[in-house]
Amino acid sequence: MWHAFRLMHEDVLDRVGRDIAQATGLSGSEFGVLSRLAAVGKGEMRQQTLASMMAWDKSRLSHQLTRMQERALIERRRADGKTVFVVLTKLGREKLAAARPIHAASVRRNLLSRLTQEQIDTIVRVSNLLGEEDERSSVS
Amino acid sequence: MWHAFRLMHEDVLDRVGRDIAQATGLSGSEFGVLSRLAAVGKGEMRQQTLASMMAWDKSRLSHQLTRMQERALIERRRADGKTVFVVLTKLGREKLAAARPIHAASVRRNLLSRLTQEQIDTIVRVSNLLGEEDERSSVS
DNA sequence: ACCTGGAGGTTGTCATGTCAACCTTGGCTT
DNA sequence: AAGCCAAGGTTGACATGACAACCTCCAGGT
Repeated sequence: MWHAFRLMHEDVLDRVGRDIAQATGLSGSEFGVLSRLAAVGKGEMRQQTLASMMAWDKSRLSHQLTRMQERALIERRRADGKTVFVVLTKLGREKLAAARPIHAASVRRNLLSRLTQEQIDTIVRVSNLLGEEDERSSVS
Repeated sequence: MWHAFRLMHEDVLDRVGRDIAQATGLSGSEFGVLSRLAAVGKGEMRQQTLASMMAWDKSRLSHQLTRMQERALIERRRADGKTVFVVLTKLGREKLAAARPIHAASVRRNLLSRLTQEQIDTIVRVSNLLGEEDERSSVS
């Protein structure tokens, strides 16, 4: 069961990622970042907020943002010497807009269309369930 | 929904991976390789077979095996100049044996115990479903 | 005012993954 | 027998992710 679970996950992610990349030149991670930025009104957000939304550590986010900055998808604006705001650029918005329908189609094709509504509901419920709990107990 | 789906999978994979790594020094990938090798009687298998089981490309597998070979978890035996067999070493078996209970416990803790039996069944069914189909049509 | 701690970010390094180019060799054609 | 080709693997370069060390600067106590 574990193997199957792992495989299907990687598979789906991979396919959707490829579709987006091929069609718009965005990687899956980039899409994730952009789409969360766009989700808040002004398209701007503290780095740390973003990090916790994506459950990434700050280092990973920092590297990722550096790359995205080079590609002009986002900008960084220093607020008070400590806090940094990430801002969606024009290009970022455009790319995202272009990617969204592709993404939606790909998800539908690779995931949703193969499942019953009931199965989808279950997955959503399960995802939320597992996502909520944050505390970790180690194996001990 | 997509974000939640993605998050939950990464999360679970991550946690299980960490548990194994911490307890036995094996990475998730290594565990995967070893466990599939062990699944067949003699603990030996053509590289390509292994690759397709894991849905990895040959390059990735090759690199991975090189690393595992260095750590003495597996050996490679050249059969006919082209074909290569991967063989579980003693150490590999031991590590795997040590890891299995940890793995099982971790999966239970991080996944199974938080779900109802019904949800688990659904996931299994879904995983098999998505895993089976191999052909890809691209976005076009 | 000082000084100290920890929050917020960045950077370097190493492990892992992807991609494309490249060997080798068994099997098929002719 | 000679050639060719595709299957099976390897390799090197580059992208991505994890981890730990480090820098900066606000906040709060004294």
